[in-house]
Amino acid sequence: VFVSVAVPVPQLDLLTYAVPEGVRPPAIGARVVVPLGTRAVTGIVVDSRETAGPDVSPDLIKPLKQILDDRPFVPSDVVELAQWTAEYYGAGAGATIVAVLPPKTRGNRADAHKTERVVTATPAGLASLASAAAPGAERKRGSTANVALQLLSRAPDGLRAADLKSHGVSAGVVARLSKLGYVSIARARVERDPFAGSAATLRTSPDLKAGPTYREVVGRRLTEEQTCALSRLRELARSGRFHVAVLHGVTGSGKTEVYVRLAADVRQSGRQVLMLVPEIALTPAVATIFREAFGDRVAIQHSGLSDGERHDQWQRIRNGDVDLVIGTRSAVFAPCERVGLIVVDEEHDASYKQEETPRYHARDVAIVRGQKAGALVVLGSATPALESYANALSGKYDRVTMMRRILDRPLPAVTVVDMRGEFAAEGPDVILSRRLREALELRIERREQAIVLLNRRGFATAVFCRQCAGTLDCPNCSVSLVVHGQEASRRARCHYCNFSMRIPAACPTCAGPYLEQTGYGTQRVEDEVRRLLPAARVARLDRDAVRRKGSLSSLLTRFRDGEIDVLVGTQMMAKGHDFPRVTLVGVISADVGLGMADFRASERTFQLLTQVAGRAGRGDEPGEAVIQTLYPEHYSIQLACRQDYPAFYHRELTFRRAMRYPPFVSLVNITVRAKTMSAALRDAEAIADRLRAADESQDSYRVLGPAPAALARLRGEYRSQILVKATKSARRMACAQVVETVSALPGVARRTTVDVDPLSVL
DNA sequence: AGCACGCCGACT
DNA sequence: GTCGGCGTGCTC
Repeated sequence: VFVSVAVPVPQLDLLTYAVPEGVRPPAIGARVVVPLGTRAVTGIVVDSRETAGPDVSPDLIKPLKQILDDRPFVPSDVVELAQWTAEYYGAGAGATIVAVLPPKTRGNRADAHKTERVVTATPAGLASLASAAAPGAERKRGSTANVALQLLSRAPDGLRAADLKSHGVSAGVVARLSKLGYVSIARARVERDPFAGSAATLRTSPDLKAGPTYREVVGRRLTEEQTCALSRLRELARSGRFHVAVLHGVTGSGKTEVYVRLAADVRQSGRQVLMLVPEIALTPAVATIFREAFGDRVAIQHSGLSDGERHDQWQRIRNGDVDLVIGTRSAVFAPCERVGLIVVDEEHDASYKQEETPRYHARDVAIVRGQKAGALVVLGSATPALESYANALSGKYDRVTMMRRILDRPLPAVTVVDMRGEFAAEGPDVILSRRLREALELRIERREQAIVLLNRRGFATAVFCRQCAGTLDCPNCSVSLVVHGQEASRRARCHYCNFSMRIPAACPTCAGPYLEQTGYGTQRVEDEVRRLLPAARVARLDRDAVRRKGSLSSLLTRFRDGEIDVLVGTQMMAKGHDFPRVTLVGVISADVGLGMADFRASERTFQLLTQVAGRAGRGDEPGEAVIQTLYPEHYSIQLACRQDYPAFYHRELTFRRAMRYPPFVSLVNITVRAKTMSAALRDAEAIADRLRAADESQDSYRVLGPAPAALARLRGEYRSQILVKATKSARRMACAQVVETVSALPGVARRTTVDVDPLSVL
């Protein structure tokens, strides 16, 4: 008997092993220890059959070393789901099984977004550095390893592996040093820098008193719309068959109340509930309500848990000790065996897409899981993703709408301020318009609260030289440095590799003395609000503030308790919070993001504006929003102001159809990294040529590029890009073709990432 | 991801 | 020659 085993090695696909004579074959989903090259690893059995199959030559096959479980460790339907994920996203079984297994079995590897490897020099390492500095040891001096030790000797708290990489120290070098005992590697919860609020990473416990309690929620009578929605969803859930429903409910319409009651109903019927949220720390109210409703029959997965705690939660779920799992995207693989309902809350949120291999979208995996389990999948949002809404309109999904707020509270009144007029009247340096200033003053006077959004971190966007017109750029990445920090300690920082430097007195290029800081971010706005409203208590909520203060939850609690009057921040503030005393939302530069060439720029802007405006007027007092922009006529701004989702949907769909973008085509984005741009382009060209040749007659997909990527250099590497556009029916074939083509080019494969259904093509 | 192999420049 | 660094290929 032969078994296919998924081993936790990213690059590897399924491997075939022989079950020794007289040994009972392991169950699908069981853990087995197998030989792999010179080492032994623990893998998961995915398939079992009598013959080895033609794809592997018999003399390669080795026997299993050990069978660890006599029943499935990973439930068989989760094994199946993992295989689907690997296939769909072209990720390889190895990379995918790593995402599915609990952290302990992944070999000390927690959710990679939340922790990072921190490298510290050991005494032995420092000693070797000293001896290397002595005469006669020249050889080592310029080596990468030596550079690494030099850097580490100046960083007693250690450096992140990613930081070392940006100085040209690869993971391999670090591994070697670690083996020599010169450095130690630890996993620490350190903020990873790239990709702004999308994957907001916070380590707060979700049990703060935010939002209404369970008693309040369940004690409240549902509105007519809620009752309607609930009964429709109940009906779908009770059918015991697979359904997807888009729950389109405006901000404040009470979607959570519907989820809780629906979940309770499903639990009653003996099936389990999977509740996916974008980020638990950002939606503490939802987590609290479910915990109160389900008591100890709920498992909460959040980034504040240690590996051990996560592992315990995983075991509890696997043992069937919980009825409801609430967690972020990886919870879609929770080892439940009788799922009856999967809720994807804020389904449009970008954090459902994993931005590293396997690059899956948890909403889409959830739908497949629901299909396999015969479960109801509810996609909830005030601003559904275009793809989801299209499926709802076509009848593929059910559509359930809630267009009114609870207690018939009005949606906020929205005003647009054209900043071109404002500049003409007030000068070019104005940040807060007269309209917004007045509105803020009024809130302070009335002791109400306000939120001010600017989706851009830092103090100034760039350091600009008036003499040579150059900017201060990152030495490792093709971006300009962003100014951060308080006046005395202000530094220029790269948002991608974390490089930072003191701001020089003269231009490093032309030595000109006229360096100017241009553009502004949340830090500058915070200062400005303080200056204009001396009586107001002002705080800032963005990734930097949360990192420094160490805790998002305390900030949110203080705001909720009324200890803060004005909260300035990035899109972090826009996610599902319920702040009843907020009656004003101001948006500075609503067009941040519209300037990007990405095909989703309009959709993102519309979603962000609608969501943030929705933070206002959730209590007894009505809310208002003031949106400042340079493009007041842009449709995503106009329609967000009118909170007219259907109109936006139709408008945007027209654009997507004309430009051949999703949901009309499927995209596959291929990025190739290399030491020089010409090498990156050359390798990408090889891939593109093969792809084009493979398609010659059918015309079922188009290959665009290669071209230098929008971020042409990142962490010292050059990047080129190919975009494949496939018709819906050719998607599968095109993906397979891409995977095959890339893996046929050995050296290149390692430096290539394939992103199926990318959220962004930049 | 690891780990072995093999090439290459710098040294006794 | 020998040593260590670093790029490349392979893992059933």
